[in-house]
Amino acid sequence: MEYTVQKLAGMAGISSRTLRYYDEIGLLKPARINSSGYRIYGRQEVDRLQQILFYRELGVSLETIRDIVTGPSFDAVGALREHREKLLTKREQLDLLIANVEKTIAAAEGRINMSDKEKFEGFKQKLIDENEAKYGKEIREKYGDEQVDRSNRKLMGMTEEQYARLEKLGEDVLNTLEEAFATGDPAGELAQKAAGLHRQWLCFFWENYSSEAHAGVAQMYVDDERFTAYYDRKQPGTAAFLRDAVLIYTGMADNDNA
Amino acid sequence: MEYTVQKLAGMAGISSRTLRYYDEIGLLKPARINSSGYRIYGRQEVDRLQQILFYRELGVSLETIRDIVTGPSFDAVGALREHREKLLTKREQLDLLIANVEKTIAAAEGRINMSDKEKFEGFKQKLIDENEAKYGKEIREKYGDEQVDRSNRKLMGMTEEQYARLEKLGEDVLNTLEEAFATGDPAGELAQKAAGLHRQWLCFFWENYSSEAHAGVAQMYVDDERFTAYYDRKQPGTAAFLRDAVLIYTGMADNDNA
DNA sequence: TATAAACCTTTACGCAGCGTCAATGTCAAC
DNA sequence: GTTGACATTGACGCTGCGTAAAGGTTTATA
Repeated sequence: MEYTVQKLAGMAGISSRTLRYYDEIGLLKPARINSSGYRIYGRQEVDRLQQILFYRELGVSLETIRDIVTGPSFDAVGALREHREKLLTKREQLDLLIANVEKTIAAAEGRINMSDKEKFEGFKQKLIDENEAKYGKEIREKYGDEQVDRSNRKLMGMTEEQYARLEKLGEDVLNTLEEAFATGDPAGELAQKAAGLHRQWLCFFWENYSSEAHAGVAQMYVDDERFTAYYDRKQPGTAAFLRDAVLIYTGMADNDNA
Repeated sequence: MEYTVQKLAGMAGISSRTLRYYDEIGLLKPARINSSGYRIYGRQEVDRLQQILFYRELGVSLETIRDIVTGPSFDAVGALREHREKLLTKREQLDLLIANVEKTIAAAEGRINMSDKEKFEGFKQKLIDENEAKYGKEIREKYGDEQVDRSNRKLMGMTEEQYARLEKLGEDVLNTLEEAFATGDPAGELAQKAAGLHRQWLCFFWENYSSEAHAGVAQMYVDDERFTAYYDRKQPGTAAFLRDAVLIYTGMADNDNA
């Protein structure tokens, strides 16, 4: 009924180092220490180790386990419920990761020859990548993960031709915007044309367009300095100008046509 | 076009410490170091950081990322596929954890009075726990997760009376087996009785019995030293004897009745 | 121009949960 | 008495940085 470290470790399927560590952190102390300094464990310790290992199996941290097993009145179920929430969150994140990895693999697998096609895929991926790295969190917070993922999927599913059109459209938006900015009138013809092109550009990412969302994005271009920096590259104020144009375009400006 | 640590960090949404760390481990070295010893990053480094952060988002280890981004000919897709496998394994484990935690919570919630009932639930849980801790991986590999989970669920759903019967049956198996072992004849009446009892015992865990599975388990008792140790406690060779008896019982012995 | 504020640098400990030496002591067996 | 299997404490290592500490540089302001 008395066990040395190695015997107990063998029984429990753990290492003696683990037992010493548990002793060190005060999670499981031996019943006594014999004259030679050996750790001697008894029945109670075996039982307790069972408990510890059980919670450990559940992924509970050793500190929490200590709270559970040392305090008999400790709310073990509450701790477990909390732990469950953590695990669920973890799983969600993991699912996202897996989806992203698979998306990346799928994108990369689609290449046949390693030249243009690869570069093209690389570009698409890079675009997504950059978006994710730069704006990922904020956009996901604002528009939800599903939206963003759908958007990325749609992008990845594009053909080279579609992608070329997307790029051209992006340039058109910038060019038209530049011209329009010179006029100074967000309600003018050029500005509205820019807003329209911007709408088309967005539709490459969105599955269904809504003027509210469009206006929201335009506002974000002003609110988020990184977007602002992008649109203001050539002329400071361009982002705000685009927002104003879009607000009018979508009929959501509060000064005139409601 | 040139950035100090803090500027680059700000752009990328990471800390300057992270950049210094990446420099330290050779993952991302600055383009140059100015006369004051400041790290100066250029366009290439920005691009590379984008890549690095992209893979980091996917949960790839920094070491693997280094292999990917430093070696242009490195099999990034292969690495990703490997990574995906790891993630999937992780998710499986996580699912298991969650299931177990939920099971535990459910079991604990069912308790009204903290005495016998609790102890009883504890015993059941302990049984599952021990099984999982000792044989979990191997059994899950051999029989699949669903099987095991179903088995555990069935166990958790048992009433106290059923549980008592299960325990008694387990003892009966061991006792009968001991007597039978003394006869030395696995085809004998006692041995076949033990095999039958063992079948009944198994049916406490399985939803549908098959002789093939029964024979498989018996074989496992011999193959897996931990099971062997359990059955051979009193008499070495008992596990093998039980297997022979079961093979005959299930009609799967290759010497006589096919 | 002096000084403060805001940068930058290197060095190094800390985190979780042990694995893995290293150096040394103890016990049972031959 | 020696070997070998056990035990002990102590300390470093792993990942990916966070977080001081102790100091030098650049920039802004009084």
